[in-house]
Amino acid sequence: MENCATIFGSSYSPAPSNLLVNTDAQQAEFQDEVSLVKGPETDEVKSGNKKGRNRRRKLPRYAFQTRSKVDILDDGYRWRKYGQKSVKNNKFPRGYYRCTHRGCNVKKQIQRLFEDGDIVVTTYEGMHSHPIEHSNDNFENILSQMKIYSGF
DNA sequence: CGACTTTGACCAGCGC
DNA sequence: GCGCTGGTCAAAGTCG
Repeated sequence: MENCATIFGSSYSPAPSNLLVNTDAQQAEFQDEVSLVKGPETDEVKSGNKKGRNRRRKLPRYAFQTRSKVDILDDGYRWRKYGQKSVKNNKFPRGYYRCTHRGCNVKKQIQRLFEDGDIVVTTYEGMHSHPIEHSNDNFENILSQMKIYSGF
């Protein structure tokens, strides 16, 4: 196990013992306004009837920093990639993933820090409302703690 | 054959 | 008003 993560989120309290020991990358550039609007599916807001692309979501987002060589962190859920973009501040492309579970609209973004290619920033959006498919000790633990933090 | 990835295009929000 | 940027869709391709 060589994954060390740091949680950034809405109400970030001191971390418990068995979780998150990251010392290398303490400065994340995540100043995201975490709006705690608890909406299970706030995606029915289609202002433009083109293709339903504009889903104004107000879901809370939680950013992890993970020290890992690989981008794809198997946290026990099944993710399907639905997009990839190059962002301006970062020379690495950012990947967009979505949970493939039926009715689960949880999304996540995978992005590397442009300073440290080893550091992967994982931004979760929304909360899973279903059990984990593959039991993975480490990340299951992290996600559990994440739910505690966010109050869900 | 089904599930997933890739990739370009499209769209809305925001700043200038 | 215009252009840039981020986020999403969908068709085609790939893999197990």
